[in-house]
Amino acid sequence: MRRNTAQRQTVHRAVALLDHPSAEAVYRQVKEMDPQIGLATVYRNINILAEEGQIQRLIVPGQAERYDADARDHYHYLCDTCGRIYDVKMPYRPELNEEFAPGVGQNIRTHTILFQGVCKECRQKEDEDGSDSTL
Amino acid sequence: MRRNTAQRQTVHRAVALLDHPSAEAVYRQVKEMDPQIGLATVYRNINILAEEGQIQRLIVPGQAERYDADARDHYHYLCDTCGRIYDVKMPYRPELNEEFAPGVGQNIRTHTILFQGVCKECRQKEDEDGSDSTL
DNA sequence: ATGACTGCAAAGGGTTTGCATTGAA
DNA sequence: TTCAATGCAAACCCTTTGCAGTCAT
Repeated sequence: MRRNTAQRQTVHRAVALLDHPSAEAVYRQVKEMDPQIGLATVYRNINILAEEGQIQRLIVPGQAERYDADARDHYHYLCDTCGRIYDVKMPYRPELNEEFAPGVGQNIRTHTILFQGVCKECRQKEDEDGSDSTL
Repeated sequence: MRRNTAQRQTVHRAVALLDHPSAEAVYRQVKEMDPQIGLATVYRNINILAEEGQIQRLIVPGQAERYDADARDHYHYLCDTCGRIYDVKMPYRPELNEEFAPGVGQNIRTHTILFQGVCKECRQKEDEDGSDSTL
């Protein structure tokens, strides 16, 4: 029987409070809410919450795993420059699963899409840096 | 100036020979072709080949990175049970990039799709195990 | 002769695990 | 009372790095 401890609730709230945080970021947030809490507890609870489908685990190239308090299926965008993750408004397309399943006779439970590029904010910074460049 | 060493060629051939191998698997294969080679050399060359676009790096949940000698854009399917990665025949859809870009004003360089489920082979094994179950 | 590359071993980042203890049911 | 959960430290896995030596150009 699972125990729904104060720590677990705190971890869940911390994930919801932050924007696609890493475990480390969750830990920092959680520490402010409950300085007693340990890193292992954060990891353990993140894993339990993900397993229960209450949060979503995102894996991104070259970085620690990130978490998303919005557990509904949706797509993500990763900025190649700042590493930030954005939610993509494009609606989830369950039909993509059927579209490829028949051919291979495979069973598809889900799919994820990760878009990548340089986000608006980073491109603006680049522009500024460009015009400011008075070598 | 890059040197295109024997080791680099061996690593490239090993990746091509195997089916979405991990670095560890590449290392084992490479060892058979050239027992002298070191693990760090495999990692360094994998990174160089990926950087040059000659192979593709795949990241999958809960596993080491995998590599694909087919560097062309295509989608992948990960079996939740055996962890094997399959190429998906569904053609790449560059239009997905435009489809979401206008709304957010984001710049999209590329996207990846990872399908997940239990592969045909694993489902057959499950069936066999099921019918054999004579508790 | 140069400097990119190598092999080795050690270090690094991120995550999990063992253990004695605590606390929710 | 019980056993899931905690906090801590150590262990773990995967990957990168420092270094002295090597080899292609």
